[in-house]
Amino acid sequence: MADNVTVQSVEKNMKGKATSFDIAHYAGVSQSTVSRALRNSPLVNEETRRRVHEIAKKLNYKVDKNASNLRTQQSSTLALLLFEDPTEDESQINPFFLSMLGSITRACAKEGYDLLVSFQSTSSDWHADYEDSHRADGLILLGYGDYIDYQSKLQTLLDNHTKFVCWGASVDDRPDLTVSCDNYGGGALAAKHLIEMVRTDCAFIGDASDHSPEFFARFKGFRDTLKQKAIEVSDRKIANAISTEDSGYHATRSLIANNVTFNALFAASDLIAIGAIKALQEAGIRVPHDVHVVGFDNIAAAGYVSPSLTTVQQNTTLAGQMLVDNLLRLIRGEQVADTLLPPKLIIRQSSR
Amino acid sequence: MADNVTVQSVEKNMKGKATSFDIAHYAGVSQSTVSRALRNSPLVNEETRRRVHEIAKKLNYKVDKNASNLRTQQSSTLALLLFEDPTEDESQINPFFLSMLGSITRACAKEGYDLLVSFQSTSSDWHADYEDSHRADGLILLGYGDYIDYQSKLQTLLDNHTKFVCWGASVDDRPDLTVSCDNYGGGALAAKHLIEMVRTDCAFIGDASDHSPEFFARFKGFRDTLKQKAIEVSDRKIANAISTEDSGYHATRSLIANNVTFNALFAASDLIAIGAIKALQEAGIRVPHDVHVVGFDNIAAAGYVSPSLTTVQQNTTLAGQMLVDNLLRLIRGEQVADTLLPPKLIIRQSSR
DNA sequence: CGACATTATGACACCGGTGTCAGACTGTAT
DNA sequence: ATACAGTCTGACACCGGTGTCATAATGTCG
Repeated sequence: MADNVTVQSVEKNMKGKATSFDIAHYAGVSQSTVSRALRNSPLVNEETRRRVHEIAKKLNYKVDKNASNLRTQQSSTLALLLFEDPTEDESQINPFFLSMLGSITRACAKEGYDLLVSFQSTSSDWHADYEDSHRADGLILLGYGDYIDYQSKLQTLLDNHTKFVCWGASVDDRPDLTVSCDNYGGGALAAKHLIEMVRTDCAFIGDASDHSPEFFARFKGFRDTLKQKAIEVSDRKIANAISTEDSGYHATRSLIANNVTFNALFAASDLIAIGAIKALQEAGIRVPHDVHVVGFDNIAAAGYVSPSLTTVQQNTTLAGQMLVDNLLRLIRGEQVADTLLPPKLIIRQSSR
Repeated sequence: MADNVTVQSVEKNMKGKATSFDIAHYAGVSQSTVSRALRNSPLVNEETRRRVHEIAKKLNYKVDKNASNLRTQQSSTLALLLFEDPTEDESQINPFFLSMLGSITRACAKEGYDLLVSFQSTSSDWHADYEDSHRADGLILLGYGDYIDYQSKLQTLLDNHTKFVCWGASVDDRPDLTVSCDNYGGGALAAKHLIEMVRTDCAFIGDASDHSPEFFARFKGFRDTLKQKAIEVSDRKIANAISTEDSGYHATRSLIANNVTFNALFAASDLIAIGAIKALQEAGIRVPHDVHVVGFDNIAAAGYVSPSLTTVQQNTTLAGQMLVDNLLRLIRGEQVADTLLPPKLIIRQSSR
């Protein structure tokens, strides 16, 4: 027995990590049995299993994920791909996405999955990379839609039968699975609130084209709700901005410079709103006295700015959970539908 | 030729992903050659390589990371383990760590490494899990030191020859590799600033015990610098807090309730400072008029609170880069030393 | 005692690459 | 023609697990 040479791993070489063969050797059973015992297969004898577990612990044994994944053809790993507005400052990440990242990480952990995080510039050929290479069982795509040339890549993913879910607006002609906040409803909440506050001479800063589906949906919900009260949002009072403080600041300044007047402002994101407030205050326009401001996202900073920012909250905890849940369902081949999460209005000082 | 059965993969089954055998089949070469060609080995003929690459692209081939990693015994992946103050609200993550997470992610991408992100409760037996299982080549440990029972686990990592770097205070009797902000120097910066502002009746909120090495170092730098001017920080003016807004709020309230007076306050973190400002303002104490406040970290919110918060900035971009760089050096077996990053004082309204 | 089910185990192929080694082929010097 | 170096390629073992199949050992029943 003792002169039996183990096949894959020599007896007591502590240089490398312990393998299941080492355990097999010490336990006096075959490697197959070790593998089964460690996964608590009912096929192995109670006593054998106990012994194997004990030795495994003693040797500090950990299953080699690469070997295991290779054999089983799955990885217990999800990949989170973050797409950022390319104009965003490199060192700063949109706090809303960071918040999502946090909740997704937690949701993954809860489900026993690892999470690979990766930033993607929208131009690179990220598509399919993670899943085809078996690094992840599925993908979570997170970003304010920079949808140029994005669609074709989603199509590639679909063609490759890659499992993935997207955060963001569900666009009709796209057959991907999405989880998103009810952006339209959120815009409506903002409008209703301003109507209640009798502030109906509204400006909008964001993106009122369908270039960015999410911002557009927020705008539509906002506009349509006002329209129900026969209030129009004049084109003059709409300024384009991407989701940065700077962009919101400059968009607002240009409105002011053009002598556009308004007594309420709806921003497509909190960062834009924060930039807008700064521009307003610099111009001597008081918030909320002269202009009520409502943002979107409820990032942490929204509660800290002065005046604190009324905003439409996206439930990131739930969102992260749903993204992960839906993706796992998709991976398991279960039926899944797009998910729409209800937004919630958080009223703070900027609108009262 | 055509009736030759390929060993691992059948000719045209599009159900699974393409393997190197598929490419070999189409290219009319052996699988070995394909493997070499794809990795641009100089051993393969120029023309052969070109053809292989072309077919690979056509088949949408991606190297199976599990197989590759298994063979080469490494993973091109780093793992980031986030340790949080256990009392922290589950849904919110300390913004400072989020910021670090962002910069680490970017640094990894730059070096061609994937990043696994994982939250750890300090009690679980995370140690060695990722690296022993070959999921990651190295670990980055990130957290305000919750150092109970932490040391023994670091020792386990060392015993297992796991490669890892820690963010945070380098403690003398710990042989691990750390990257940290010069917390002592940062505390000194805060003190010097307050001395300049002639606000030397200082309170400190944080942790003035060595339970949390980082907070303690900040406190020491602060205290020692004041002491050079023969100014003592009275024990009565020190309150304990962990790094949350709530904790800072309550610690400050208790100071006030005990009739402790001061005209300056140094908080061990921005979150604490923000909570402190809130408590001060509620008590009718004006910032900065009655009390100057200085925080630590320069989280995004620091610029948004009112008054905006003077703080000691930690350069998270550089920190992330250094953590990754040092870890990779460690993995490559190169010589690495602890790294201390210079802090920078950001003066804002809360102290002028 | 033979037929058969049940339980526990070992042998072995396999996942899809990588690295080593042997050898075929070409060209050039002897 | 022979020797030999240089270039390119294929065969094959290997990484460390997992799953299938065969089989030994034990129990049960007619």
